[in-house]
Formats: sequence, C-alpha cells, structure tokens
Amino acid sequence: MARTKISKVSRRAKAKAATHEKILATAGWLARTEGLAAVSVPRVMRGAGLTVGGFYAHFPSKRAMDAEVIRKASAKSHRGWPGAINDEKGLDWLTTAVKSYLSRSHRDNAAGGCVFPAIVSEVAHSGKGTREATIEAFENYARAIAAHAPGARGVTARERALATFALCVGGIALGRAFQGYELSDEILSACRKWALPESYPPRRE
Amino acid sequence: MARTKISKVSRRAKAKAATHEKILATAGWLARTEGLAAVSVPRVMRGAGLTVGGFYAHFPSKRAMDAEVIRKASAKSHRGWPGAINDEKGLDWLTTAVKSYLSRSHRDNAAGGCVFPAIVSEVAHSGKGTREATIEAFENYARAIAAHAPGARGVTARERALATFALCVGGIALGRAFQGYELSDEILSACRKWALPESYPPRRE
DNA sequence: TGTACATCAGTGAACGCGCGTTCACTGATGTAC
DNA sequence: TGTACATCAGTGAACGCGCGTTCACTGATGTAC
Repeated sequence: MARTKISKVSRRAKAKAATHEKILATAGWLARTEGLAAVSVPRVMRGAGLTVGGFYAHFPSKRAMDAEVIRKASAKSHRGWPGAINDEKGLDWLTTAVKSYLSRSHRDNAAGGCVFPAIVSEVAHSGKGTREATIEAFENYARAIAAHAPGARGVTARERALATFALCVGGIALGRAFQGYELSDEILSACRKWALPESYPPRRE
Repeated sequence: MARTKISKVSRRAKAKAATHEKILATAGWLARTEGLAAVSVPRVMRGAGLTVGGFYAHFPSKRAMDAEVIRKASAKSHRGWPGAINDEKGLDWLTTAVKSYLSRSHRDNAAGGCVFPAIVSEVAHSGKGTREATIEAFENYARAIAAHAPGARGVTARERALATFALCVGGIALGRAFQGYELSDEILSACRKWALPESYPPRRE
C-alpha cells in the first residue's frame, strides 16, 4: 500500500524529472553553442517542446537555471575526457587530453564539447550562483588534470593543471573566434606545443 | 578664400569627428568592462551624452560600430604595452609584458586593460566584420610578442607568441570570472609561470 | 474497486522593459551672391 | 559685409521584437474513503 503510493508519486515525479533533464539538456546545448546570453527562457522552453510559463515549475529564476546548467554541462564534459575512457596515466593521459581538447574537431564541435570556451568572458558579469557553479566546474577539470600532469620546471602539478586548462580554454575560444581563417589552426597548434613541452624537446638553433 | 571654406568645413567635420571619438570611447569602455553584449546603441549614446537617433549619423548599423570599436580599443591597448613605453628587448620585454598582462591589477582594472578577455567567447557568434577586426587586433598583439619572444624548446617565436597570448587571454578571462576567490590569484600565478619557463628553471624533485 | 476531491506540471496571454532601427524635425554651420 | 538658402549633426517619439516574470487556467495524476 505504502509501496503503491510511493510508486505513483514517483511516476509523476519521474515525468517531471525527465522534463527537467530535457530543459537542462536544451539549455546546455544553447550555452555550449552560443554562450550564456543565448540561454533565454523562451528559447530553452521551445527547444524542450514546452511553453514559457512552465519554466517556473522547474526553476525559481533564469539565474538559477544558469547555475544548474553549468554544473550539469561541465559534469558531463569533464567525465568524457580521455582519461575516463581509456587507461592512460600521467604524461600519456595529459598528452591525449590536451591534444583532444585543442583539436580542430573540438573547435568545430562546440555542441559536443566543453562549455568553458563558450562562456569564459560572460561569467565575470554573472550572478554569484553562476560564478560559484563555474568555480566548481573549473575545479573538477583542474583536479582531473593535476591527477595526471607531471610537474615541470619548478611548477607543481596543480600549477601546471591551472595553466594548462587556461591555455586550453583560451586556445579554443580564440580558435572558434577565428574559425575559417588560417590563424585559427595556427593558434591550436601553437597551444598544443606550448602545453606539452615534453613532446617538443629543446633543439639548439 | 578656399582656405576659409576648408577651415569652415573642418570646423563642422572636426566637431563630428570629436563626437565620433566620444561614442567610440564609450563603446570601448563598455566592451572592456562588460563585453560586446553590453555595447547597445542606447547605452553608448547615453554614455556619450547624446540621444539614440544620432547614432546613425555615425554608423550604418550596430554591427559596424562593433567592428570599429574592436579596432580602436585594441589599437590603443597593444600600443600601451610595456615594450612601447620602456626600452626592454627580447626576453626582458616578454617577461615584463606577461607579468603586467597577467597581473592582479590588469585583472581588476578591465576598463583600462585589454579588450580580448572581455570578448573572447562572444566573437565566435558575431558578424564577419567584427570577427575580421578581431583577427587584425589579435595579429597586432601577436606581432608585438613575436618581435621579442625568444623561441624555446622547438617552438618558433611566432608559435610562442600565439600560445602566450592565448594563455594571457584565457588566464585573465578566468581570473576575472573567479575574481574575489582564491582560485583567481592561483590561476594568474600559474599562468605567469607557465608562460615564462626561463624564470622558473627546472629543479629536481 | 469506484467515486469525489486535491494536487500540481504545464498552458498561453499579458505585463513592462531594453533592444536596433526609422523618421519627421530643428537649428547651428556653411555656401552663394 | 549682409542676406537668403542649403546642409546635415543631432533630437526624440515611434515601430516591432525578444526578454524575464506573473497569473488565471486546465487536465492528468494522486489521495481519501
């Protein structure tokens, strides 16, 4: 009896949760492809096959969705990073990770990629909740990198992780800004080299 | 007589040019402090002490202003870089440049700084004119760096310049996103180290 | 199981606002004679 | 130099649009008996 009650409640709750996911997925897609500014309530709801008014059954405000979207979007992305799907470790992992992040295919496929390059410059002018969600997301990436990155040249693994991710985000954001121009490829390639000195050992000139 | 004519024409033209500069200065300030999305016609005109309608005596469209604003804003900034105001050369210049770019004071003073961190993620979704103006601006920075940056570890001066600027832009954009949190300082410091390996020589661990 | 009532996810119209752009206008500056 | 006309930088109201949020509503799901 109690069990039946629960299962019935769950049925409704599950439907709502599914809708919630659909909304967040649409919002995440918009954020990755066009940035936070494009994540408007009407566009998100239309994208999820719903009407505007229903939005407030799921979020207290647009700002609240922004924060949740970043949490969700980045949780998914950083789990999809190379280390999670193969068994490389240390420098091998880092090399694969950086090469895949700073690849032409990641640049050209914003929808399936990392949310950071699409939103870096917008976060500074966002609400506290959004900024804190972004910090959390950033730390996830940073920890993932620091777990594998070897320190180098008097730089700790953590420092290297922070710099590497900044280089990755900056490189892809710029690469996308210049998509279709030669400069774009040039930037990606230069960033890969600078992020992975071990692969480009010193030669005397 | 002809001289009088010209001088009279100039008086009106000069007044217009001065207004034009005031509009661009306001627009540049908005772009640096709040990003391209904040550069709206009403805000720009109000900031310049004018009314909306007059805008179209100066620009054919909002898009046209975006492009001009980037050209203007970046021309000013990259000329203000350390190399332009002291006589350092080579690695010394690069060290000063990177340390000043990735400084807390640059992070905290967006209004007086480089426009790139404020707009990186927006340019990808802007019109062709805006993107091409951004490329031009980027190349100015890249050339300035490449002229001084020593190559290193199998990386050319140009490659190093591209990667260094990407690291600078990414570092400041992230630093500003996390302004007020410890992580922000940490990122700036890590980026400075990674951009300037010569200052942080290898030590055995 | 069957019926009468409560809940609440989602609808769709409405609100006030800022946007980009247009347009008839005004009045100071410039030109022609 | 003085006057009559032309130009055009800048005004301010208006347009249609998308935004975030509200609200009375509907109808399927869940609850009580």
